[in-house]
Amino acid sequence: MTAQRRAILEELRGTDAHPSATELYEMVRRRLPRISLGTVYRNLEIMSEEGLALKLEHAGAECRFDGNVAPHSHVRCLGCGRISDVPMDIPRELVAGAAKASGYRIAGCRLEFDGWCRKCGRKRRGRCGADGA
Amino acid sequence: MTAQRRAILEELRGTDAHPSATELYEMVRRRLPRISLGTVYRNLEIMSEEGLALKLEHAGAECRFDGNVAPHSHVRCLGCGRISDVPMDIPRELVAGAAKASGYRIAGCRLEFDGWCRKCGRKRRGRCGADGA
DNA sequence: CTCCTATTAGTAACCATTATCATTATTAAC
DNA sequence: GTTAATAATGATAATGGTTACTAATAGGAG
Ligand SMILES: [Mn+2]
Ligand SMILES: [Mn+2]
Ligand SMILES: [Zn+2]
Ligand SMILES: [Zn+2]
Repeated sequence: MTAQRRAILEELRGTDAHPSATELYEMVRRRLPRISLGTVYRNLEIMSEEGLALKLEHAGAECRFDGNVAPHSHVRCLGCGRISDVPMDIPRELVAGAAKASGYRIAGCRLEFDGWCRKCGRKRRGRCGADGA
Repeated sequence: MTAQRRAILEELRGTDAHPSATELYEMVRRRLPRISLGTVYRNLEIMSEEGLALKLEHAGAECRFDGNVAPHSHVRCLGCGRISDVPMDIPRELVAGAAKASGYRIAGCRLEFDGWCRKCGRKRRGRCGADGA
């Protein structure tokens, strides 16, 4: 394992912010100023194949990465873009229902939420007062 | 409503293949050979804002569009990339659970499945015989 | 018809991600 | 430790889906 890969993994494990490749690049650059963005992408790809990291291909946005490889879902804030964990199991019968309804053999599934984080929700209520303070 | 927009919407409503912008462009081009790809993108964007079409920003792939605006989920075949409908409701208590677990006010959610369509599943079983003929 | 505004076709720009490749680091063998 | 084989790196170019720009066109109100 190279110094670059180790640094990327350590930075990834040291945050719960689900950074993008570019953000991780900036983080690692503080330690290894000569690392290149391509190296970050390459190693994130390798580590997500090896199960050391999770590649979050959340719909309609750049990829983000997660050092927490336990299965869990995510919410994205519609205000600030932050992605937070949703520690929640997807009911088995939901997957079974999808298999039955579609005729596919289901191999995996993702549950993605959009919403408003506490900070953005507060700002929003303050601004329009429309949704039951 | 321009001829271009009408043609795009009609083509979209005439298929359940969830075409990409480029695929739709090829379809519409048979009727309006001088239409441009930019026009297709622009009108799909407008129509999805107006609720006439659905923009599917499926994780890690190009956008696809859906003329069926009723809420439903999708499966993507890991073999051929086809996207099929999964007529299924997302249980309310799942959303409530996510709100509680994350602290976000949930505004929407997507359930995406990956799997093997009947055709690709058959080919796959034929090739390796590993998963219960 | 004439003016006005919206829309179009064509093309350039954008930006996240991948590919390429000469150089450099790591590993294994001696 | 030296050497040879192999793998990874940094720098940069290429890719591909999407958006932005702009001059030309279409079409509706008066
Ligand atoms: Mn996470
Ligand atoms: Mn559909
Ligand atoms: Zn927020
Ligand atoms: Zn298939």
